Amino acid sequence: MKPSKRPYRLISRRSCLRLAQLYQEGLNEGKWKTQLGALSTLRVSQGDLSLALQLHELPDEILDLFDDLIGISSHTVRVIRHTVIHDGIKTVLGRIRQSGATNAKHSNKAVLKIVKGHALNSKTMLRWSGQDPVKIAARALDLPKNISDRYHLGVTNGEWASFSACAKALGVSRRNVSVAVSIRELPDAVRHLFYETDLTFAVGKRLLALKDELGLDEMLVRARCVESMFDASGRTAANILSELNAENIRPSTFTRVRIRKGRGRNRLVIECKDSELLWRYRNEIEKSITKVLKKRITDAELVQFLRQFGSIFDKAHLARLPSTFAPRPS
DNA sequence: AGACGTTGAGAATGAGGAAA
DNA sequence: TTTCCTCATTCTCAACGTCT
Repeated sequence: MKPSKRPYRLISRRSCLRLAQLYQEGLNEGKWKTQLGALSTLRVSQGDLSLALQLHELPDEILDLFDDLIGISSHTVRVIRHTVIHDGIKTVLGRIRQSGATNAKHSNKAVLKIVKGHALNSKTMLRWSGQDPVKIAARALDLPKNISDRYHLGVTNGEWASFSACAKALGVSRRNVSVAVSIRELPDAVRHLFYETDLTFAVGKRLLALKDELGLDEMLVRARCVESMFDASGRTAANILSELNAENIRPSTFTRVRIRKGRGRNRLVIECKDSELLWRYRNEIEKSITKVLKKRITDAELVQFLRQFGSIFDKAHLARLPSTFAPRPS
């Protein structure tokens, strides 16, 4: 450990390391022979001095986590000792290894979280995100997922141990960090209904409100019945939200849907009872119609293209084209 | 005497709800 | 989005009891 260059006044007189040093010096110089004899000089309670002297008994794997050994207080030693006694040293060391915390130095608070197993959550969330830490750190902090990943990365790296500290460091509002983490913790079945870029704060907040209102189980039941953005192109976040919200139409309104010709060659008219509802799905409907048209146009254009440039290419090569590309008999 | 555990008061800090 | 407020948690400091 490198010696501290801080002014003495910035070193808490509760510092276990400092207390242990002073106590040992006093012992060596014959100033006192017992802990009680040192209390008035060191200005600490007997309990704190006792804990301070136990600092060196903590395993190196734990001590190595601290960014600043001088900052370790009796409270910190006490919590660690209590956790080790309660959960077992094997469990605690296992948590440290699993959290991946050994690669970095951490604040007192962060170490307590790691020792108590609270930091494992961040490690898990980070693994689930499946992203390279370098990429996470480089991404713009716009989408909830990006902010959540960055938060968990910071917790794992020991950069911060709270939403507030993370928010301050990243220049993001504290509330956004907290909401982003909550959104990221929504079940996959719900999150995966949306393209990543469509799961914005606005959408995520409505999902969180829905989860509070319905409960997780009901939300999952509904999510299973909803088509995702991947299932059908053109679906909007608003469509999915309204379906999760069970703003369904009555079967009777749905029975009569007709498409007929409008005025001129360029118009089709869709008739139904609840046009407002169908209007919300215009994006999905348009995409579906475009898909149908595109298939026909692509076939025709490709055939024309092949005919036009057929002489340039080897005719045998053209003959090997799949039959689907063959012009339909007219 | 010393180690260890428990409890409690009060300050500091963090999180989340509500309103502007 | 920001600010204010409340509640919960963490931390410091102190006191006390039990056991060896």
